[in-house]
Amino acid sequence: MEFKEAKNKFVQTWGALGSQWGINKTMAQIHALLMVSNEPVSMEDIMEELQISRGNASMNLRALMDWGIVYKEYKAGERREFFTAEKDLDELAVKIARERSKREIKPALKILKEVSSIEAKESSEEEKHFVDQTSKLYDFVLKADNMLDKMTEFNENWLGRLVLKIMK
Amino acid sequence: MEFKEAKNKFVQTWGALGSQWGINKTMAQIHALLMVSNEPVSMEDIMEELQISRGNASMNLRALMDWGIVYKEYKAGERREFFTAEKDLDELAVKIARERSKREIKPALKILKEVSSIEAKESSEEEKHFVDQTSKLYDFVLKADNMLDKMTEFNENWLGRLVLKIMK
DNA sequence: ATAAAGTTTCATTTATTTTTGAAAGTTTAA
DNA sequence: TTAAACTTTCAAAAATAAATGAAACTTTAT
Repeated sequence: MEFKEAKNKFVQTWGALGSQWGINKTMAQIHALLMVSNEPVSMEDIMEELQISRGNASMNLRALMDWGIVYKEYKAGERREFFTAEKDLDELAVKIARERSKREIKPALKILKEVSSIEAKESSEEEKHFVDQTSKLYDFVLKADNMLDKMTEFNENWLGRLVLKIMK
Repeated sequence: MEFKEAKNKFVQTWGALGSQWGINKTMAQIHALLMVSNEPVSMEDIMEELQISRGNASMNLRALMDWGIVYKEYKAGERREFFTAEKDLDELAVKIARERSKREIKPALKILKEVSSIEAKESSEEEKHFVDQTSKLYDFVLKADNMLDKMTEFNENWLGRLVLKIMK
């Protein structure tokens, strides 16, 4: 396998993986492309390499920057904007975890709290079970979310350190 | 908020959360419904509650069973089949982690290994960076995947125990 | 064996998500 | 200030994913 083929395979794979985890394919592909580029890439080049439209490139780059995992760069004497990806994997994982927590887990927790707090006085077995189960779910998700927070506080190389701890 | 409303809200929320993580909405909704039901539910009832077709119900129940998080049950003297969800949350998380690892992470690792192993002899800076970055990614994903494995070996209440370890 | 009760499958339809492309908006240099 | 170079926005189109429903299939009781 030669370089170009390998690069393409990587970009496609990362894109597919993204889809399966609820991140749109192009967004994941752009990220993949930037991750393996040793220098900043222009929007033009991204469009060219991925065969996508200007609008698509623009919107997904914006989304990646909102996630905090892609940065805009300016080159001296160049009018165009260039883009780079966060390349430190620990940092990348932390940022993704933070964003998903903020956007998805936190709102879900709020709902779980609400629904698990219904007045369970006129309680059939059915209602009791509902309150019990959603409360447990709330506790579980909260615990998992807090764990993520803790991990992100670990800073440098938290994954390696965590593995050590677990292996103990 | 009364029971019926809370239940509906929970099912909707779980469904939306599923979508965001690459699990189809109905599949997540059926799972939610079964999670909070204190007794086995027939396909008929699932169709009724979620307002979905027989085919849809059948296929998503099958998928949930393939994931190992929903079980078929038979009631004495009843011709129909009934369904229940795995209700132990530790067990649920372990099963979901195992399946996603098997279906998505493992194949991705295989590709990462391939593309990071290209002959980097005629190596431009560009190629060197590609090999370096994909190798790091391989190591990272492998480590994370192994950690999941370890966690699932913890068995009972692994999340709680893990939190303790991390807090240390 | 057969028919009733129930389940699964899958080609087609429907809904959702993503992408395009052209117009509007910005920025910069002269 | 203007016009060239570049970016963003968003309504409409295209692509993708999910749902329907009717026919085929299975199981069970008689």
